[in-house]
Amino acid sequence: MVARTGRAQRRTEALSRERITEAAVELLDASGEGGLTFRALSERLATGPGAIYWHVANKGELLEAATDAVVAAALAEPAEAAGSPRDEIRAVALGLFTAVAEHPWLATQVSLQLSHGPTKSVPLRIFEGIGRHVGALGVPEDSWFTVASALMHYILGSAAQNASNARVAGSVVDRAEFLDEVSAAWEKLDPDDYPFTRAVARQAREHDDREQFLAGIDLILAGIHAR
Amino acid sequence: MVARTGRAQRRTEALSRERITEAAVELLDASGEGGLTFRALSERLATGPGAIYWHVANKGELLEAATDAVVAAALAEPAEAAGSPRDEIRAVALGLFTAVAEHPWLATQVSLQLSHGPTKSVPLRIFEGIGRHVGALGVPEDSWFTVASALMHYILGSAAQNASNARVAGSVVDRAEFLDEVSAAWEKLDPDDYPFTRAVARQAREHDDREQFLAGIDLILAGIHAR
DNA sequence: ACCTGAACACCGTTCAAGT
DNA sequence: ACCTGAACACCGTTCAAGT
Repeated sequence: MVARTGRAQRRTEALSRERITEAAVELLDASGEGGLTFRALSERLATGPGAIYWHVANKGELLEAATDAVVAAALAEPAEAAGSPRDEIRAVALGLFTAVAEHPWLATQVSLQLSHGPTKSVPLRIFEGIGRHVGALGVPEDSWFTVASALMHYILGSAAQNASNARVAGSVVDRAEFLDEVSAAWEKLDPDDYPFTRAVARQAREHDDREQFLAGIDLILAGIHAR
Repeated sequence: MVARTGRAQRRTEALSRERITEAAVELLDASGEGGLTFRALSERLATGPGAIYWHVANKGELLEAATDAVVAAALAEPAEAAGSPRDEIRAVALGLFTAVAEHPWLATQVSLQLSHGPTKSVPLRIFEGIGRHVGALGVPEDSWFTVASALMHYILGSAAQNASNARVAGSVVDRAEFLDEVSAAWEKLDPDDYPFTRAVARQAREHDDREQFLAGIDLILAGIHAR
């Protein structure tokens, strides 16, 4: 039973950073961060583990490349008929929100890169993607940094929290059941320790993710003009 | 050279979940997530790897317990002479911000828990800690959920981004040098791809982390009253 | 009930050898 | 220049055996 069956088919194309990254994303989507190993990856690419190291320095770089590819795709919206800055920002926000819903591993990876410094390509891409439209919003220039940061952090946090819903919610029914469970769990919390969470448990049951998400964006945008 | 020197001293206290969690936090602080292994942990506790499994189910649970302990401590402020809701929120925010600065591994762990569902204790603690004061803010009840979420996500995102600064900045001089480097890196970006980031590069150099952070909180709070 | 420590399966990474 | 695949060091986890 020596598995010569291992590699599915003879490789036709040469290996490349792009092909490797693509396969890594597929593996991550299929089974999360634990599913991405050099062995699984090399089998999928019909090669040996060592070959990958010719194109990628290590696992961290691989994860970074996979994250970067997905984020770049999410931000590369058609950008058709440019709407108002507000609409543009909502579009960017929803694009990222959707990307995390489709790739739940993304949330942790972006947070990791964020905590590795503001010169990493992923945080930069996102910051620029949002900031570009903040400039057009008519905000005084010395608020640009604050506004773009607030929007970026809110978007990434909400997306992370939503990633869990996405894991469960295949259908609308599952979705409703899931919300019921969360709501019920919240209502069972200790009244002394969690009065607030209990109080909003009903809202949690009724809320629509995207609507809720966009309401937060609007809240932040409203803050700009209030000052 | 068989290392019977391994365990530093005979254990005096019995093992417990608390002692294990405490040692885990120390290891994480000293060398990040990579530094937390069952072998290193058991050596520090003067026991064998297997012993830990009597108190903790697996590594995930260990990480969860460590995160929970640190977050709980950060939220357990003296709560002396209660200030305005606004001040209370700023205090909670700064407490979390500081905790992440002191424990850079915290950012990724909280994000991980966030993406594992809204019934995990860490997200719940934070949500409640903030929400409690949102209720006192005079906001209509149907905005509570949105406002508390927006604040929580902004806080966690900012803290994550700041974790990287913390890793570098021992002294004020290091800090200034670091900001100069970031700013310089941003100014070297492609003008076509990163016009916005380049435009705020100067602001990045001059900004004060905490001030910037609190400005974002104020922005969100301002949004509430603008509606 | 709690601890010990060897053993197992698996992982990231390296590297001499091939083409 | 690029790929192969065995080998190394290390890790999470299990479990028979002890107290």
